[in-house]
Amino acid sequence: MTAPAQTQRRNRTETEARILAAARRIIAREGFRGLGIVAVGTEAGCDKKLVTRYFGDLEGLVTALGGELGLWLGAAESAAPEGDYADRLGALLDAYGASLRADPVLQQALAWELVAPTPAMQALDAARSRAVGAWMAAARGDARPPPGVDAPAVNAVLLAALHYLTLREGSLGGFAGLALDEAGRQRVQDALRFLLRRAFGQGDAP
Amino acid sequence: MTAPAQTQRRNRTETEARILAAARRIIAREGFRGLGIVAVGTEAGCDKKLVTRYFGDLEGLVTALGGELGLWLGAAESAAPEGDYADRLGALLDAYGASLRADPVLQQALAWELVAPTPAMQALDAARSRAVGAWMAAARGDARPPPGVDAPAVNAVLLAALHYLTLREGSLGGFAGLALDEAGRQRVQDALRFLLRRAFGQGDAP
DNA sequence: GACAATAGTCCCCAATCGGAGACATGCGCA
DNA sequence: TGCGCATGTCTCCGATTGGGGACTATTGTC
Repeated sequence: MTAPAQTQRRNRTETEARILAAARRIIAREGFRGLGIVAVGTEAGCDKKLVTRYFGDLEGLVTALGGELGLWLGAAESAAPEGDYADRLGALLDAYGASLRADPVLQQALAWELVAPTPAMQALDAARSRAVGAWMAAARGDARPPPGVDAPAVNAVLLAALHYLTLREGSLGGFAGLALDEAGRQRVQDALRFLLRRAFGQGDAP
Repeated sequence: MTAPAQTQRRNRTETEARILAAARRIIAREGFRGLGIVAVGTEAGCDKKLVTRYFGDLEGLVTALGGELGLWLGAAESAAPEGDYADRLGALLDAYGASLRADPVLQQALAWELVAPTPAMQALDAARSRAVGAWMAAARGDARPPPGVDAPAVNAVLLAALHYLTLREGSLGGFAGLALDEAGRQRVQDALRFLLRRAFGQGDAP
């Protein structure tokens, strides 16, 4: 006679947390491609039925994950704003890059958004976008870019580069002939600083 | 009595071409996520057995596709190099961005590389990387960046931004609060030009 | 202490996927 | 012209997926 396969302690909130943690673990390990109802249930150590019962759908699971994923911006308590506009933006880019590089789930989300921009991923991106915008505004403080420069566009370009190079580092390990190891990352960081100072520095018009 | 379901004309090379074309069509329409043996066979109008027989595997199919995908660099016959280093790089970025935006298959490949860097995708990226490098060298001609500037790193940053923003345009339609419509793209292009001139322009040290 | 709600488990289902065996038949070459 | 190889088709298979129905039993409430 088969042992009755002892059932889990009954605690819905804890089970939901276990499921979300399992999903995050899978995403960090295999990316969103490996995220499935069955896989999450197995990883969480519970029946897959519970995944669909509590979150309805993979979309629902991702949406629920979005709330937790918003936590990463808590690490955004960067240093107090100092220096001119370029300095502050530079410090912001450094801090943002570090927190981005430290969070594989976030990286996978950024990459997956490009491949499968489902409503859930769109919402996730919108929330993050708002958070980053507020963060930038706070870090900028009262410093203003010099007139005649399209600061939003320039900032978008530099942020885009940071995103893409970080994703390349985690996947192909390099870009455009530049190996993204320790030294390469340093060169990129210096290049970003350099471009910021050239774009916004006071050496504008002597 | 069932009609004997007339069979295709027997021509292996043509069939292989049909399969590759079908794969490209699927990638352009649904991305690499929709690329499967069954889907390719159906789209090509032949039995899926032929896909595996001729290309062995999805990896093999992608590898074979890589040869065809290398064709896009044929459009790289940009204008003759004129002006200083910044001008030439600017023209190069414009041409590259235009051909990138015009090729949905290439965009999907760039996005998928970040998510699934399989050997086939790595090889595809390496080939493209070499091609772009040669292209840049040719476009640069005899112009040299001013000393003291890490030109490879700066170029990698600007290229990365161009890649990422193009991918965002095709997926989420915007980035960092910047809508990537006609006007947004123009602002990005101007920002890239602006950064190039600030980084490499002769207005270095007056 | 009885009872209802519900957390958890088990099992079945249809669909789809990649893969391969078996077979027919058209094409190229002698 | 005839023959053999290879091209194309049909069919079956095992695995996996998302989904849901049926059932058990625990928990907390009155």
